[in-house]
Amino acid sequence: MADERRLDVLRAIIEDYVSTNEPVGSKSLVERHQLGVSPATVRNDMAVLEEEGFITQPHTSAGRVPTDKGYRLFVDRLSTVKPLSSPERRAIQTFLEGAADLDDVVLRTVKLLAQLTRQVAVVQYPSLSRSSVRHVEVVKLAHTRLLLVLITDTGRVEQRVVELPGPVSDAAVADLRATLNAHMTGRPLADAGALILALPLQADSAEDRSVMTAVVASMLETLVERFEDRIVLAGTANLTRSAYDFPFTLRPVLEALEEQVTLLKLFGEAVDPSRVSVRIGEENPEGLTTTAVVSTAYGAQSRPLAGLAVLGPTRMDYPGAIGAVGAVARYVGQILAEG
Amino acid sequence: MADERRLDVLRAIIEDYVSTNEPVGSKSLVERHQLGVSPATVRNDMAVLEEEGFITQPHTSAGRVPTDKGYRLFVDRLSTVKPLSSPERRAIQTFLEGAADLDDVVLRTVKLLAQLTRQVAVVQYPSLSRSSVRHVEVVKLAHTRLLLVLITDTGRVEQRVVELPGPVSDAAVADLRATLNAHMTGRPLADAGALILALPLQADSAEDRSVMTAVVASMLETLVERFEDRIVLAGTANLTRSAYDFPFTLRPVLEALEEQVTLLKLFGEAVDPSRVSVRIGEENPEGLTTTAVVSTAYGAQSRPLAGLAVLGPTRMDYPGAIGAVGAVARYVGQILAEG
DNA sequence: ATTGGCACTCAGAACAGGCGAGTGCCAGGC
DNA sequence: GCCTGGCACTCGCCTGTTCTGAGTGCCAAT
Repeated sequence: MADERRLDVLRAIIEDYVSTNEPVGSKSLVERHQLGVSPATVRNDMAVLEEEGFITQPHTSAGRVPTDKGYRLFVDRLSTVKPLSSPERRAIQTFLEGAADLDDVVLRTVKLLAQLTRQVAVVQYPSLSRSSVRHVEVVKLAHTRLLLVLITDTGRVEQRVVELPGPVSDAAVADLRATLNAHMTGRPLADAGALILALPLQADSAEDRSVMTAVVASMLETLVERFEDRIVLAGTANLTRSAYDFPFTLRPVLEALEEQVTLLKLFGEAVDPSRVSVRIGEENPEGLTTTAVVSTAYGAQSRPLAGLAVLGPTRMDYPGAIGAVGAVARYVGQILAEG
Repeated sequence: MADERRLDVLRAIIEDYVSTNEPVGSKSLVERHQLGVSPATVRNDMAVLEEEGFITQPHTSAGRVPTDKGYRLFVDRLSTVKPLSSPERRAIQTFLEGAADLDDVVLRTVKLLAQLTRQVAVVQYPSLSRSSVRHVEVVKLAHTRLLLVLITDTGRVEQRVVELPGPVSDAAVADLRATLNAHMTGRPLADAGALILALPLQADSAEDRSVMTAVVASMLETLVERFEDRIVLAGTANLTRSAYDFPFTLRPVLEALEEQVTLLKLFGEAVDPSRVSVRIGEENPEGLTTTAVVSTAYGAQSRPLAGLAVLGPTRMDYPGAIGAVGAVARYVGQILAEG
């Protein structure tokens, strides 16, 4: 009973603090919310909440501020996802449907997300290793130079020029193309390396064959690991909003955002499109410990394609961000499934 | 004579201000530089320089700060390019030579530039319209779907999937491929649109032909205008260094940096690899009026490929930045010419 | 368990004084 | 005619002081 109210108090504190960015005191809390009790009672509850580590005082005789632990509890148990308004939903849909190709879809998605949440948005390209092959093309550019083009079922097209150790015949190239398509179409890219090594290639000579297989295999591997990590950002200017306590907090964040490796970690565990994951403060990797990250995966539940996230200060509108991230992920998944 | 010294004073003021970020007064100026005159004399010179608009006082009884006009004069007439140290040169060379392909070259270049200058670096991909065709490949993915791959002499590979209004025969595709390569190899991309419309295409029917030509032409145009503007950024975290007068100046800059259109304007006039252009303060497009941009083109003088720039506060080490931009542009041009 | 009352704390605003870096001007010297 | 030392003046900023008010913890009463 009283326990119940204490949680109401925490929720109220978080809501107020998120919207005002100022420590919230017992009096103003009672004024702004219908708690049905006096400030003194709230003070008692606050003392307990502080005792338990959910809120803290910046200095004696100031209001209370939520801790990371407080936000955690709020997200896990006190908040309900805030669904988008129907104009918002319509705007998303028409905006995303106007996209011309995959690059455009990703670009629009990230901008949209940044605008909806007024935070930094991060979107990962559909992972190659989780896609399958739609078509492979091999083109001979010169005696010892091949171009390999790979088209995935998610619409991603990747290519790479390979320098061969020795010349290769037209026939061998044609054979390679035919064999690759015959055996790999529809297969997941993750298996590409293994698959390609087992291919029944014909060639004029053993040398030809071994050379080509090895080159192509290593090349595919490269493709996979290299393009696994394409990531697009938007809304970095939003960082300047919520951060008055400046350079110290902004600097490492900007640095982290330029570091692809760090960004990739954001998506580490978000592999289930039906769940939105929230990481708060210290739960994040180095450099992002003052921020909160709301992330999820997009794509079919059975086959998630990649991650998508929103990043902002821990003082963040979690219900709104979770709603936006979830909705956008759904729409993108849908669009990509159609294309 | 005295005129000469007045310019020395301006140079000294700029050097001091750039390194300390504090208004510089007559006394400390004389102490730090061998001007051979007394503070009083310097004060007189300062009064004249202020009269002429090259420096200004933040408030009465403070030191002087250079104006945009002052920096302009400094860059045009008072500074000599600061060449890179030979370890720096070696580092650049080995770093850039390690690049695997074009993407890697561009990525390394932009990071390098950001690190050398400790500012924000911006690098534009080799412009498609200024490149020529090395090879064209046409692949039939489905009855009404073609993949067109374009390889330029700068190593850029671009592709696009085209949805056709009607089915097309294998023979027509083969013909298209052959004809395209026969007529376009070696030609500049800028002419692609016109050229392609004049191609002697054979086709089973007039419909086939008109459909294919139109689609491919519009597609190529799209390629050109769409990929003209690929731009890569690095070093945004450096913005937090020089900016203590925060959100107001940082905000618009971050916004401008996300706006591709604005960024492209930076390279508008920089088409001569042998000259480094400097734009200061108000000379820049909207949103960047508090910054300075040092830019140049890279590629052969006869055939510039694209632009490359460094962006920072007007209070910037111009000689250093100009040196770095020039040197990096030279090395990149070289690397790309070889590859 | 809740509440009103009360004494206490402390950050931040408002004000005052002093310091010192910097200026402009002027009269004298090379 | 240009440079210089001297001098009076300005004014931002640092420091110390005071004051105010939002907020707290505790306690006795309901």
